[in-house]
Amino acid sequence: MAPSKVLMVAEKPSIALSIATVLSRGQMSTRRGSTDVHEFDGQFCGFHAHFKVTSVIGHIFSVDFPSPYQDWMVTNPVDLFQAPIVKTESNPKAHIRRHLSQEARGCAHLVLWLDCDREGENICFEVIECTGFHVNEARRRVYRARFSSVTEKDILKAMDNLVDPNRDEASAVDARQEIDLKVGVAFTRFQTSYFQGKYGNLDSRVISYGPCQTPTLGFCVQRYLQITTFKPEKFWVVRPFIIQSGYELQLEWERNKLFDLDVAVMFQKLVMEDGIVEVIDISEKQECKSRPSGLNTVNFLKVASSALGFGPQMAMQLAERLYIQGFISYPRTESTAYPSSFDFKGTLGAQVKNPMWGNYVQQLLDNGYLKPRSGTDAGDHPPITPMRLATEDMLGNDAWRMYQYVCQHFIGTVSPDCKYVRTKVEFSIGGELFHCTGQHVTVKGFTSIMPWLSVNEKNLPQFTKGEKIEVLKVELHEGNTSPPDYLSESELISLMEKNGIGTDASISAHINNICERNYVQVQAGRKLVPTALGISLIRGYQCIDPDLCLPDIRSFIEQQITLVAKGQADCLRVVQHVLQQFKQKFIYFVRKIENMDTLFEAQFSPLAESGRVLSKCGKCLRYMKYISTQPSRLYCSTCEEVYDLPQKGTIKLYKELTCPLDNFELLIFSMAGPEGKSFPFCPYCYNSPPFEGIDTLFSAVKTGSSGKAGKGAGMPCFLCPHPTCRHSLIAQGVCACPECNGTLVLDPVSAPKWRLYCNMCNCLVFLPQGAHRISTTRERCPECDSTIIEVDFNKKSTPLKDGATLHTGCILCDELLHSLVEVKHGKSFFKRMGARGRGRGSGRGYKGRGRGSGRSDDPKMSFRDF
DNA sequence: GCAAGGTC
Repeated sequence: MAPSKVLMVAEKPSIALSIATVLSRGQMSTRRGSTDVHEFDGQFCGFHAHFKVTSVIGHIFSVDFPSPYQDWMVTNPVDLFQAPIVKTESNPKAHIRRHLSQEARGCAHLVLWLDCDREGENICFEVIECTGFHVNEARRRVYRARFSSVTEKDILKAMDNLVDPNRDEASAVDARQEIDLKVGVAFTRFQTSYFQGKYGNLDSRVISYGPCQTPTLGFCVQRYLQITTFKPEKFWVVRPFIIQSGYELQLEWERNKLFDLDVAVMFQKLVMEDGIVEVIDISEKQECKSRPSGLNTVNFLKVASSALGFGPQMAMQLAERLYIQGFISYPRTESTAYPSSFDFKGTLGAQVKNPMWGNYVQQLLDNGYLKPRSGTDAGDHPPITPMRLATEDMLGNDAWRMYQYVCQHFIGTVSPDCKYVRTKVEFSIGGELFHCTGQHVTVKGFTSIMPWLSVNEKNLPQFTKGEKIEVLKVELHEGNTSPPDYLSESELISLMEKNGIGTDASISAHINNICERNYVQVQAGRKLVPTALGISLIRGYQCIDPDLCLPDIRSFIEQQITLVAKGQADCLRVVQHVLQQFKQKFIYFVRKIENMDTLFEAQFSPLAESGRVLSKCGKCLRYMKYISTQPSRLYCSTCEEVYDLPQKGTIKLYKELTCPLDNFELLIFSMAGPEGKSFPFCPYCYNSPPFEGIDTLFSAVKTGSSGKAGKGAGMPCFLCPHPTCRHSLIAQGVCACPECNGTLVLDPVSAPKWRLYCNMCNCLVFLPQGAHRISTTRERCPECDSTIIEVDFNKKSTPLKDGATLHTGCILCDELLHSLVEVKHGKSFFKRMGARGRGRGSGRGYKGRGRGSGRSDDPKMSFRDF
């Protein structure tokens, strides 16, 4: 009998790999696909079976409105509360649905290895849908593996204890998705349309609302209001001084401070008149400062912001990179407790060669390290720990500092606690009580690896009980109470965690959101200062319906969907009930919007005076206004600059890309009429052509005689040269200039015509036209060492089909100009043709050169002859 | 153009 086939699906490729490695004891074969598939034979429920382990990449689907509801103009936001919703593939290009459906064919069993939280349970059902399995089918069964860590022990235990997936928990997530979508989009569309239609200088394209982002902003504004409404009060402190063993010592008052001057003066007089200090008690206490527990995401983000100066977004990006490169463990975790099976010895052992803390680690290994303090085990991933040794050279400064902290924190968790003795000496002067304290560290413990947490040594001179000392002087210190500082990012993260706003994976996104929308600005010390827009919004909610910006709004939704998760309420009814409440709030909000508008009126100027905000200025990074009255222009009110625009057409923002030369946001111009041509351009370059030869293009565009849109010619990624960047189809279209080693970037103003220019020496390079895709290869030209690019003329097939042709060559020197790649069996190989050397430096003539220098071998393949 | 949640 043929072995039955078992399909196993994990939440991400790395977990699929771990599961397959454990279950096959490393004896599996791997097939590349949308996500890799690991195959092996083994036993399943007592039978011989063939296993396939693959994964999704997070959620397969996300919810949205069907297309008729996508149009802001035709849909009334209030109707969104009853609108249908559709699930679409989150990342259609990854083809996860197709992948799962194909892999499930012929499988008799499906085992779900998604993360064991609500989101994971929800993804289980997304997987079930894609595979065509059914939960209660007897013939093809669905199993759920429950595991709290991806360790051999847990994986094997989960395999022996397979359960059913939990529909209720999954439904709770469906409920949350629908509520978040409808509430967020309805409020956002209404606010945006209302205020953008009224004011011209709102510094954000979208005036968004969301049950996480709005309370997050609320925290920042609340602190701002505390500061602005703060009334300082004067206070007074009696400060006696004595000299003991040659040291001058200031004594602390038991009453701390008084707010009444007369009373304070009375005490000062009393103390001065007595003039003798009596030591009434000396006590010593052993104090212990505990070593940290394991590092979870929230604490990691707090340290990154407060100690390393990295914002949450940046910190997560760095952590993500360290994780992918294998330097640290998975950075998104709630847990501060380690699994019992955690390999502390191995993890420490990996650090003994580190020049900074290697010796310390060796001592820990020799003398015995401690088990970390018990933290909380959220059952997701272990705390963030170093996985392998790194040096600064391997990582670069920023990532290195991050890595360094992760290492020091981990070593700290297995180090002894810090112990110190606290001495308190109490004094009496004329019956008034004072004291002073000293600290002496006996065991440094973990503070020697985390020196910033050290206990300050404070020595006290010797005193004996009953001793009498003369008072040197008595000061009356006058102080003012001071307002709190603006909310720091780190404090905000704590508040969000405490109030259940966002998750370890999404907290950074929410903070980033309110910064990007210009509701707050990050200032020195990573303090969050709300802008006029942010303040007006929150104050507006506060006077119309404070619930809208309180953190309870999130906990209310959470509490409602928890009823669904526990099976105590019907999903549909909960969603209806919650949406009904929000709809009432929405209707009331719309009716009372004038209350919020009063605040906007005081801050912003009417549309008529100022035009409409369109795109960001590259100089001041504030929004510029589009003046639609003829001739239409862009105006930056901060820089007081006007930029001309192409006329007689529509101008829109182009994919929120910025020009690499000057940081101005790119725009797209479309000529009037249904067949109107369009082209993207940079408003700054359009007014100040950055290089020779570009005028011709502009004059053609300006007179309307050209301006062809290159269909399929996507714009390059101007944001980064990273090969996996998905900002556009030809994200890789960046190579090095051999003249000056600068970066060659696809010319933003010539998207229809493929050209590269160097933003350092301004040289211009022409590319073959009619290409479907242009990308860089890893090959370097042996002549001039510039990057070899690859030009794909095959419009239809990605990946390339057999027989399709690619053209590769160095665009800068003639050496490999006519290299050819043929695609066979999905793999490409190079076939060099006609390599005739001209030597390095011979490529210098390309600047501004266009036609005429092509080769005769194959005109289509010449990069210059077009 | 919009939310929040996974993950890359």
